[in-house]
Amino acid sequence: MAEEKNTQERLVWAVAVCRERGLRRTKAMKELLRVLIEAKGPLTLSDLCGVQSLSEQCDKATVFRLLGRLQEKGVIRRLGLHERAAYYAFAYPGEHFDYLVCTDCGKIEALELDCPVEVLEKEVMEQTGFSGLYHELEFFGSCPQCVG
Amino acid sequence: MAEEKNTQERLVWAVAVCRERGLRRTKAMKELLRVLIEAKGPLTLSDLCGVQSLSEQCDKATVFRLLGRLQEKGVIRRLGLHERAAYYAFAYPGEHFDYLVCTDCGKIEALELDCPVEVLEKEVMEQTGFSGLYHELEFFGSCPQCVG
DNA sequence: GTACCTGCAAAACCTTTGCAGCATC
DNA sequence: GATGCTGCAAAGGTTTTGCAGGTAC
Repeated sequence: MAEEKNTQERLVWAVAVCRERGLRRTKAMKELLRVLIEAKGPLTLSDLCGVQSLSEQCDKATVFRLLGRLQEKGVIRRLGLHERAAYYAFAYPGEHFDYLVCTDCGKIEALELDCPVEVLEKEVMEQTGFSGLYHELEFFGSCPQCVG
Repeated sequence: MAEEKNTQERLVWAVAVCRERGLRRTKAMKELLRVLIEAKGPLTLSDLCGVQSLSEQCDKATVFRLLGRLQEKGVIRRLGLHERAAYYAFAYPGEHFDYLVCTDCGKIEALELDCPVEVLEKEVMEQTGFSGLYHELEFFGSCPQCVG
């Protein structure tokens, strides 16, 4: 229940942000956001198109273009994660995840660490003159199942 | 001079490791390692194939397969860096770089930070049961030139 | 001599775009 | 009604693989 409400809150927030920033409120957009919000971890374009509720709603090209727009408006984040394909994850204000990836089976876990990198961010900005900094941190290794 | 010697030392180390771990000492391998060692930052497969000394030496498919083997033997590292193509960088023991990427012009800088993440690594291993952990940390933002 | 490595070429994948029609505002 | 969004289909890039021949050991 609390879960359910949480999803709803996030969805409302995300749609509102998108509207404010000029996007139209389409069914495909809402469904894509819902899937990303409920996902356990980051998903690829292929993953997303494999979700029936979404593929019934719209085409792959549309999902692709939506991902670009949603990222631009700041409600989702694009991740590298060492794989060939790009991953996308919902980005709620004040939440930041780092990721733990198994290099053998490809499993991805989100870690909500008390991340010491945030302090570094300011330092790097000052030293390099870069602005609007954010970071991506991933740990790679072998998960217990793969080590056997 | 010191630079030169440094390159040489690294090359010798890398070739030795590769030999020990079962790879053959080919010209292509040595040239690829030399290019990666002398590179200022991480390079893509395309970048590498654009280097004349290397493209004269071997085919793109060979570079691709070499990159896989070198990574497997632990002398180079594969990076995501948010781009479509994978990046590769030389990995000398005890050295670790984090990266600063301009999201506007794509410029990549290596940062040799006193990285607080190394401490976290052990913690994550203990909590998750993952083994052989390493990490990748990237900062993204706009460089001074792009902000104008 | 054997096992591994290479070149060439083609296949496989993921991403990106053009254009005509449709939905949202 | 105007503008932005969608579907379909095709193009663009990067990565990956098969196979016959060459090379390191």
